[in-house]
Amino acid sequence: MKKITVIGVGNMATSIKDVAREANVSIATVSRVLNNVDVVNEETKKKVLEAIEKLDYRPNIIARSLKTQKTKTIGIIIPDISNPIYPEIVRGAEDVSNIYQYNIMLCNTDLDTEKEIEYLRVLGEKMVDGVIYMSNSLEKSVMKTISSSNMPIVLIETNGRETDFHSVVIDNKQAAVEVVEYLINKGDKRIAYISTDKKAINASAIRYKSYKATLEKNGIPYDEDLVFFCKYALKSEDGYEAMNTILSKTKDIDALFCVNDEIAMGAINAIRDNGLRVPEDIDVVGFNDTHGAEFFYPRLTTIAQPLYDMGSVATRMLIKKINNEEVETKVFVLPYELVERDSTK
Amino acid sequence: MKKITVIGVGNMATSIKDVAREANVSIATVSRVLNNVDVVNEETKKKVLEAIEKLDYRPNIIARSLKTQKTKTIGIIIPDISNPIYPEIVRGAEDVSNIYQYNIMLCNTDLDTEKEIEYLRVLGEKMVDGVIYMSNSLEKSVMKTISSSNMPIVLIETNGRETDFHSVVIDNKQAAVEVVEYLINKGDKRIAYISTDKKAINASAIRYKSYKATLEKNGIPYDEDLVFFCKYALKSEDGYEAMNTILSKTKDIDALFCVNDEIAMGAINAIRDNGLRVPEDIDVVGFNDTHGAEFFYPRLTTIAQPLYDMGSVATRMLIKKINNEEVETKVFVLPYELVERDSTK
DNA sequence: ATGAAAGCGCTAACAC
DNA sequence: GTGTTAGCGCTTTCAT
Repeated sequence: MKKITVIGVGNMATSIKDVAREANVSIATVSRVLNNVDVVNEETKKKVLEAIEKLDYRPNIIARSLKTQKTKTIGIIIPDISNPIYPEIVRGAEDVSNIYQYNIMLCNTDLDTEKEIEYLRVLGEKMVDGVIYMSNSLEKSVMKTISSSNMPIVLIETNGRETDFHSVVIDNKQAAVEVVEYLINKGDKRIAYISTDKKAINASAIRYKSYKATLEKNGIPYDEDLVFFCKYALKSEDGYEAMNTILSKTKDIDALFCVNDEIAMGAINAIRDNGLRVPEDIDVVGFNDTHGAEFFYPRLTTIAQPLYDMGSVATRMLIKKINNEEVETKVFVLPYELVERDSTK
Repeated sequence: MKKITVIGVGNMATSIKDVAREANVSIATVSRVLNNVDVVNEETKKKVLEAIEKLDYRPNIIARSLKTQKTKTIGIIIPDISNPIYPEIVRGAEDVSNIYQYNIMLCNTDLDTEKEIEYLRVLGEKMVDGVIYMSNSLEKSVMKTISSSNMPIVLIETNGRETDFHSVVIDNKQAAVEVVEYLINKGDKRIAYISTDKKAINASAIRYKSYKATLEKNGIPYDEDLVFFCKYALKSEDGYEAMNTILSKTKDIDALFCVNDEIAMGAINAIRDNGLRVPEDIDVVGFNDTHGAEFFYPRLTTIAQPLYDMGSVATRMLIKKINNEEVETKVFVLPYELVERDSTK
């Protein structure tokens, strides 16, 4: 006995069925013209297109996703969009996502590992096609979650013990060498350094090591009193306090290298409040060249990271991975640039 | 004749079927414990939970969405995340989304109406449960798309001719009054103004009108030479050029009110390059209190908008709408604050 | 070239 | 309290 399907007339959005009925074809045919697959008779195609137009039909991507196992969306996990280095990265990511018809799902973690894992899980449940991940360093538990999730992923400026993942970075080691030698060439010898948490295995740690090595390479003794590790190093206040601490130990300082621009700005304020001048007494170099850096007074000398490109390149890599294309380089190294402004003499 | 379903053993992620088999129950029962509906025998529940645990099962939200017509994601349409006022708003939106188990899909439009409409459509196809929309002003074509999409929506700082939509704003009119009278109280009479496109029906236009009215109310003649409308007014360069234009017409200026902080910073640089001082010669007030405003030299006097709150309040309203709860206020007005710093004397 | 029908993974109405 | 089953809107074999 044949089953009769009663076609509902609810107030739902128009579906492929409606189009099929309107065009007097089967839903399969509608699907074919929708996806431009197989050969469809020109006449039929025209009918379908007209029906689509008439009904203002738009396919339901959720339904499609369930079938195809692809959602055309990628997740992007970052510490905090209101930290000025991320918006540019995200914008780069969104722009190329857009080119390939992807949308992005934004996730702020505040560097909380639990949140990172939870987001990874949710993104998996929502079947994103891939994820871009940024954090301080890649925790073991996070790595495990990523691996078992089977999602394509690419890391941005996020280092872990192992490097099983594709990633995009800048050469932090060389950047630090360049800054320190730039300072040394100015005649600076007592070069202070303000960094983030010492234990993390991240860009900041790499710079610190490089700072130390470059000092030694140039015959300048490393002085612990000149170095301070902030717990977070996100806000200028952290830099302010850090520099005050350093200055309370010694005022014999020629230069200061900071892990980021916010820290540099705070530190410069501390230097001023201690009656010293930038750059006359102390040269200061930041990192990132975030917004603000060129508006600060004095305008900040800093390392400019290609933030937008980091986002766009990472996304291109990710989309290749999603499409099972070969991604040549495991670690994509982008160029940085030392931007000289007024905080160094 | 009974149809025998052969259970596949592909490498797909584990599904509700796998759990059902493992726990020796029907998929309906698994669904019940998953969603905590109906009454399930404690024993059975335990079995199911164990199976879920054992298989590390996570429900496929896409499948669920297809059935429930809810995706637990909301779209957020903004001009450009790399413009410093948006990250905070987005963060506010994400934080409350998160509380209610929503994720956000971020869309940058660069104020391009076509892009806005396209995003609205895609968000519809992807069945987001609602959208937060920010733009310069609400175009008719956009309004139409929103209306016909049937998606719950709330606007942030986006005014249109009609106000059919829920929105959150600050009292731009009163803010402009406050700034202008603050300046007048300092003895300033020749008060310049740099704004965005004159034709748009937006916050900026409201401030401009209010600026003009307040001047007149206080018996100060409005002088066209003191006003400049930027095409975009996004970057400090725009402010730099705008101020140069004004200064080329007259140098008899006591104060300057700018549509945003970036413009103010650029304008201040132009003032300096014209041999004048801020605030000694010209008082300058910005708008938004974006990052950088307090780092600029001189530190900027400006109107602080509660950006984070705008995002979070809008999202709360949106989620209420999604849940068909009554949303008392159509237009939610948030408080602003005049922050006095060093760019005014 | 086109249609019928299975099925993606889930929820919910209905039956027992 | 639990199972069976229809169906969400689409893609995709398999027939014809």
